[in-house]
Amino acid sequence: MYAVLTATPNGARIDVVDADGAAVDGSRSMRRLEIPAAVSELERASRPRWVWDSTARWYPELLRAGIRVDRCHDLRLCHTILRSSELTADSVLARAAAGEWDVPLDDVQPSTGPADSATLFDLLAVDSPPGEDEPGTAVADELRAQLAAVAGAEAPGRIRLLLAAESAGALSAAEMSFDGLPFDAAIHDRVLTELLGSRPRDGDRPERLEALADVVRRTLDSPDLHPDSPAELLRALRRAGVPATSTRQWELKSIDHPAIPPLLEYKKLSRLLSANGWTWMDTWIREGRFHPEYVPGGVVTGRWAAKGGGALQLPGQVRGAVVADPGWKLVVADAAQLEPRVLAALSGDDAMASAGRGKDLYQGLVDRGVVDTRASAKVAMLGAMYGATQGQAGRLMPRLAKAYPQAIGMVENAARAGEQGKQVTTRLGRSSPLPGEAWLAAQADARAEDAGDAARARARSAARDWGRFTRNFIVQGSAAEWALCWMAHLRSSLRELGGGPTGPHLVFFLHDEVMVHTPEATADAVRDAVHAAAAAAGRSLFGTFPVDFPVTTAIVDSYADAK
DNA sequence: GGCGGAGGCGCC
DNA sequence: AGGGCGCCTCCGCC
Repeated sequence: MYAVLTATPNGARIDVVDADGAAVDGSRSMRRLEIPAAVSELERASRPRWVWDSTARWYPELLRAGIRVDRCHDLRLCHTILRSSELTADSVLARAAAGEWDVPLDDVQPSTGPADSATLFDLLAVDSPPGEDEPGTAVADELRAQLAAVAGAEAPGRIRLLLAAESAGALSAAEMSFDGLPFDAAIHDRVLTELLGSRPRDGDRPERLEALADVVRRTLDSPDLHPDSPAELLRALRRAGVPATSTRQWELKSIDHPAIPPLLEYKKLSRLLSANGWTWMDTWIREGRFHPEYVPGGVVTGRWAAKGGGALQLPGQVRGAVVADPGWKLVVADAAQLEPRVLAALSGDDAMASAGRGKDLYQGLVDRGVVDTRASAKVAMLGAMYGATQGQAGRLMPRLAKAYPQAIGMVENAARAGEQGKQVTTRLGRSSPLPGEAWLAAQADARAEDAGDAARARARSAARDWGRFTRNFIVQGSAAEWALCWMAHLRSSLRELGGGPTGPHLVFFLHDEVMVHTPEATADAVRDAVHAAAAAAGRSLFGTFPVDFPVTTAIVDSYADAK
């Protein structure tokens, strides 16, 4: 049963509809202040699947009112999937001209947290057009169009699962933004002070950083050097006889010169200061919680993005400040070698799947004599999925292709499709975008009769670039689907364990890693749920295909202790 | 002054 | 030596 929630000029309207999108019984309208109570009541009574234009627009306000829902259908996120999926390419929805549902929801984006004065419902009330349409029509129409697109798909079960997983992810994202990641500012301040020196007045360099800058200036004999300027720094290095062509870490690392060690140290600490220093802490940490905004579907492959505070790039140096509340624990879980396992299952490669069964997949490649060391196995596998052509990874490709022709053949096919400008599709039905105008123009130029060598080279290079993208897309995108299913299964187990702000709840998600903040008493149960959810995700995507998705779990007080 | 690309680097 | 991101500073441009 669906409960369709639509904004109206004075509040909202809820229409209850059946699985085909047909109205079941009378709808109800309410003023905006009455919305949370109405949602709560219907949720308790019948656990409907909430249908709304966007989880990011509706759910934060409900969370602030203390309401959590079980299931939803996020029309905007699902629309994006259905518009470009090869599985629904023939649907009315996919063939229609671009409309309001194709616009990303960037405006009227409420920030999380209790401090906001203007509520979402105020904004919605102002935004809602007086409308010649019946309230609710546009949202209900879109739902019907989406259900029709799914029903007419080649593999409706897959795309239906994808839409459910994407929508469940949107609920988790809003909940995690609202609940926040437990973060101890005092610990972070200690770490910063230890590494950088005590906190300076605004704009000044902390003393340790300034001291390092001085060492660099002295060693390079450039007393006025501003080390944050790449151009200035490169000139100074070359003047001192350092044969660098850029100021990148990986290039400088291999150069033997007394200025290099302090310079690398300076760059590392300078990065910490600018990305996760005191300013970052003041901006993003509130009452012991880090509240980033997760963006489900923010990456074309289906991975999440995040904005605000760089949540998905939290560096190792900072993770020690992520600590459980007293009497609580963090359950940190990581899916081991997720992408190669997904590739093995995607391609039905029994040999590769069996290499990872019951143990580390990379070690499995060594044990089977495919490569010599675990490090080589990892480089080779990543190279296969990213499209490496050179270096160690490139050299290992033939051995990998010989041992695992199905898996490697699958990524090769995806690359060929991309090079020809075709779409590729993940396990559950998310399809890659088509290349843009510039790409098509470059290919057309190269086919012209008077095409020069340069034009042909440009086109070939662009084609290969796009092929590497589509090659990676099927793996990264299918892995993202696995992770969404993992999180969705886990979320529902946590709800059964009393999940929510006072019980175990998700606080972090990073592509193949989740973190749950839980009262100590339920920590073991949470760990079991994490493992069970991983197994369930594997079955959801790949049925009975015999591939393992092992997860490593750690029950810790600090994120830094998880690895 | 604001804007946006480039250089650089953090995460997977 | 190869995919996906976000975000910081610098720097050239309007």
